[in-house]
Amino acid sequence: MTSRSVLWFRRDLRIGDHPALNAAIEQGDEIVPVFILDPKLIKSGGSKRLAYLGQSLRELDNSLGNKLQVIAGDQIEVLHELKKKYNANSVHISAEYEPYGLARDAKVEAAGIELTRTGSPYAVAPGRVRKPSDDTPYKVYTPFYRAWCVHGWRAPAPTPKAIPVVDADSANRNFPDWKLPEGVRITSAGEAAALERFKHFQKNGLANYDEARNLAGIDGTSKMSAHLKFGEIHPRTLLAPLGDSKAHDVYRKEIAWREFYADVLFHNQHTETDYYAPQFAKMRYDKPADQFKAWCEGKTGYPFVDAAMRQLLKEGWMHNRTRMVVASFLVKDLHLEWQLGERFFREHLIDYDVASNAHGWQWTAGSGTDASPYYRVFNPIEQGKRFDENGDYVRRYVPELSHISGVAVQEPWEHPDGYKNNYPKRIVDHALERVESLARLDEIKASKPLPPTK
DNA sequence: TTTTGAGTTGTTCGA
DNA sequence: GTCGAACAACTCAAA
Repeated sequence: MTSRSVLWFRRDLRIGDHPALNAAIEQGDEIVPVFILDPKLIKSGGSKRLAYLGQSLRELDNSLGNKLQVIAGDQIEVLHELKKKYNANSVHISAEYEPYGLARDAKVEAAGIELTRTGSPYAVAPGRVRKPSDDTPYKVYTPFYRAWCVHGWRAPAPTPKAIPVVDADSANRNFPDWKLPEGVRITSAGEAAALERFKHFQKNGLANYDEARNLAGIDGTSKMSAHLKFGEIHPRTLLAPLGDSKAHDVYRKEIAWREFYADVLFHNQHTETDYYAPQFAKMRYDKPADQFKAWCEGKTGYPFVDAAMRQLLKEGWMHNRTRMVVASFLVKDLHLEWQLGERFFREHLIDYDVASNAHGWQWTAGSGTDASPYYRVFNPIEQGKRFDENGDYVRRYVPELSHISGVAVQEPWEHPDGYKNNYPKRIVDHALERVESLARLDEIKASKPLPPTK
């Protein structure tokens, strides 16, 4: 009798370097590959991200000889039915560690479906890297990075020579038809696109990555974030070709940030929505109103901020440098809570990752893992002059300013024709709001609880 | 236990 | 316009 194993795809939509797929092939004569359209995932996914996922599923389906089963419904029911229908004796997965994935997999197991975990979306699984002195997790990035490097990771897993896949009923091939909103253009999804882009980056971007990655107007980043989010490529594959040069080390460090934030969230599950540093919950914040709306629409009157927000709306992606700038603006110029921005990013980013998004926001808000002794307040004008020094980024996304050449585009208020196309006036005065933000920080410092007495 | 060194991404001021 | 120092002095990691 043919033995079969189910491979439940989630955030691992690839066939290369896929230990769980290899384990499923090893255990069964045939595999039953399935992606379950979880109503909660669909509800929380923004339209750009869902459109990307739809394409990614079709690419994966191609790699599996058009036999991927795509089924809408409750995971427990779907898996029970598949196991019964195909007489499958195992369900294979890549492990997950964030709040939703952990709870979902626990629920499935509690319902009597045993899950075989092989591999994870990380080079080093969350929880593995700990301080040797007391076995507790790291709270500062750099020591984590050193220990993470010492821990090390496996070489990429071999791509299977052949994947024996069971035939799927057409009734179980419900590929959704998620449409992109009008005027939005997103990058290509899928494993082949991921590998191709990484090859392009290795050839054209990696050697200058340490400098180029910060410049918003050029294609200086690897653009692997969406591919990593859906597991179209594994971080091991990105780490494998890296050497010891400065640029290579900086790229390795970016991959390690993703792993650090996954580790921090794994150990502090509540920080998806709550303050990592609890005293920041006591800070005075303003209520979202017109200024928040202006931020969302890219109409703050600060060109570098507005360009970034419009890039997000148009492409479902934002340059890393400007993610920090717009986050700092929301929290420190508009005095709004980071969760508002976090939710907006969640809605619009294709590459949305719960750990990186929540902790990226908390880092900028000051409530996260930033180890700096200062309270950083980004100056949106200076950041624009430094990281978009010829103004290309601003002009690309803010057509009202396209008539201003060079770096002058960062300060339309200094230009005689700065507002001729109705570019909005600045909604706040950065210098004043910086002082206000520091004053609010002082308030929570003063209210810090006294250390316990003996 | 105590001490020492160090920390992604910054800004502003004044020479 | 450029560059180095000051900012304000915290918290974590490791010796």
